[in-house]
Amino acid sequence: MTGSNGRRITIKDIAKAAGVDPSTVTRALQGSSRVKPATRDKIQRLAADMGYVPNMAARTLVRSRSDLIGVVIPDMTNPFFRDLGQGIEDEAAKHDLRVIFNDTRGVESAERDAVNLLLELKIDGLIVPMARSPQDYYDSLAQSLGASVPIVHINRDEAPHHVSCDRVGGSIRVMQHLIEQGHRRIGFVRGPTGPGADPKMVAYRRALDRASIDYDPALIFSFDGTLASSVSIVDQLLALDDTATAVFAHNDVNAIAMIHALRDRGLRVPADVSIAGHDDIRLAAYVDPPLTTVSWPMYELGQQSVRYLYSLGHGASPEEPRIPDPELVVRESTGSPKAARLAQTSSSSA
Amino acid sequence: MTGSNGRRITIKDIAKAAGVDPSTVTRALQGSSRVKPATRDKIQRLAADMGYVPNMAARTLVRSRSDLIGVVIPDMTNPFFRDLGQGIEDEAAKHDLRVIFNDTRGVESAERDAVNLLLELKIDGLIVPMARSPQDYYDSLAQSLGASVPIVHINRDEAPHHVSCDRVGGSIRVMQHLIEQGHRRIGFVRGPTGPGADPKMVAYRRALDRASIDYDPALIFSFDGTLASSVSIVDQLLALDDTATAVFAHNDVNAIAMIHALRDRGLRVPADVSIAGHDDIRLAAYVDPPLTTVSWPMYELGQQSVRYLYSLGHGASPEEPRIPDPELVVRESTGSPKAARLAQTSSSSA
DNA sequence: TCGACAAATACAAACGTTTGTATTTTTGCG
DNA sequence: CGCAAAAATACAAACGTTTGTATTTGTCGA
Repeated sequence: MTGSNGRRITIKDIAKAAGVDPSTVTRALQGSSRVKPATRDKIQRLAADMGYVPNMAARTLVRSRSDLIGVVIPDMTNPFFRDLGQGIEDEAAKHDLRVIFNDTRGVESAERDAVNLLLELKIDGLIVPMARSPQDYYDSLAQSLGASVPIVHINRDEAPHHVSCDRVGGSIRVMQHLIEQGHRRIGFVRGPTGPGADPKMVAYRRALDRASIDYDPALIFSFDGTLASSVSIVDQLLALDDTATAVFAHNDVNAIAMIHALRDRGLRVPADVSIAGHDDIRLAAYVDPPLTTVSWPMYELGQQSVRYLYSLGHGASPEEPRIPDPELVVRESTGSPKAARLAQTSSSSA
Repeated sequence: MTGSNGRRITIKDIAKAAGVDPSTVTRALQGSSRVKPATRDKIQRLAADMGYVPNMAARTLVRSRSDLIGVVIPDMTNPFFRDLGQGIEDEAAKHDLRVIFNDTRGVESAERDAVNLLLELKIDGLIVPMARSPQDYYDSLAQSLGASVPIVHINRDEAPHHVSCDRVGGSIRVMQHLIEQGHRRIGFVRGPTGPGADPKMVAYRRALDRASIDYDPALIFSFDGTLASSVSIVDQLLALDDTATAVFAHNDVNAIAMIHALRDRGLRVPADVSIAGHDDIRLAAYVDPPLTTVSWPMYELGQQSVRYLYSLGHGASPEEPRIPDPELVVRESTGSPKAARLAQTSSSSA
């Protein structure tokens, strides 16, 4: 039984009901030691009974901070970002910060809209994982914002404040793994690239170099994010004269769709073609064949970005965060090309 | 080159720079016809140059609404909710509303935290798809909130305001499909159930009834959301004396993991066991075999929920929303059990 | 040139909270 | 019992916008 007419309960209502000044109510609700325990309890009970919901707008206005941090995520539905979000939330909770996520669906204009909304909400800090917009945009933002809203990027080394993991090492390990298995013709699927060099591409070429394998542009394919494009990549692949015996896919979803398309066309993985993914999504271990892939320390990246933000907001100079390395997860979607040739022989002789 | 010292630019700063009153600035920024076009342009240019970011806290405070709607989502990473979110955003944009999503990760307490945060932000309305918390909670919330923050549930018929689709029909069609193929022993995988009857379970039993097939509790399994549990379900299934020839899985992810486990144990899908999923996630068409599943009209549910919310907030009595029916999508993970027996025979004779 | 009326702008209060300071009440001690 | 110090509470200003009303400026026709 609370005040159920239009207006919402305010601190003043509670003050009136308790016969005290609004300032006392505020302090009681904050648990300040300046108010007598008995009064505090009475007020807190009253607030609960009356269904008081703090007006964050008023609070934010006067304190000029919101205890809110904003996160701009390119694609919420990408399981890849799940652990990131969890890491952010867990660490934020430790600092009494609350988190607002915004999905941009990888659209640059949506990214800016989201950033604007968050800034209008007067967030205390902004975390931007794998931004689409160019760094210039964020730079000018940071400049006009002054130091009031620190911005921490994830995996964008050129940003003034960033938390990053090794984006090349994991992919190099994938390539090395494939090369060790004996593959020489390895395809590479490029994703929709943001600004800057694609670290996977860097890794691809570096690994090839180290193994003294010639780079062949014919083996580079483009994934546009739709699963249909994965299928067409497979068709392009199979149309090649001297095709690849292994492919480093852009991510796990891309890899899964490619495996499907390959099978559809009568090829086996890894017997005929090895496929490696990236991201180590939850399903990766539960598809056929289970995916060889790379897992990134997303949870830690999330955690550290909040820590970094926090120290930035408190004038402390943040220590360089220590982020674990990406890991190569070898499962069954990759194998030796010898197996492929053997299998081919046996199947053709049958 | 904007004001790059700590304080952020306010309307007053712009007013001073333009030599006008703050109220004129507000009106100019709103594009009000009460201000002379020349002044308006000057002010708008000035605002842009100075890097003005509106203070939503102040704005919300005085207008006592935020043009923000909140959405509490059980699991952002579930692709199932992607279209929902898109539908909500698209429709919200039409009404000049902005959307804040909050992921609860299916945790009831997180759901309440999220709702609290949103209410403190003074959202103009709340959309709750597939809530975990009991309706009592939302009822008491609605009561203490008065009419100020309308709450629209998605797929919760017992809620005072809700937008729902048929949650039984699609599953019935799956079951009918399996039965038509000749299956008599059909397994069912129950998910982590919220409050109320599980509509899939209802569909399962009803379809069995209609086909005069006896209900056998031994064919009911429980999926806890982890993929590992999908594997153990398969083991339970295979341990049965008179096992199922088809299984209606809780969702596509569960189905994919089960297919993997079945193959791992030497069985083929659908030759030995048919598996049907639910949700029609993006990957469903791109795994092996492509999944027979049910797709729900998530986008429309999102759209309609915003429309409903909007009319609620404007005193209009919302018309009953028209939501399309769920669709059965037949792909290749289901087939006739005869094929299974044939395959078995041929393989045993080989 | 002077009203009258419209257009453009200025004024001022309000939103709900927080917080520094002032005031009142209580406590403890000589 | 009185007084100082401490504890508890009240007062008042401020945060940045919005918006109804008042005031100033400009325009037009007689």
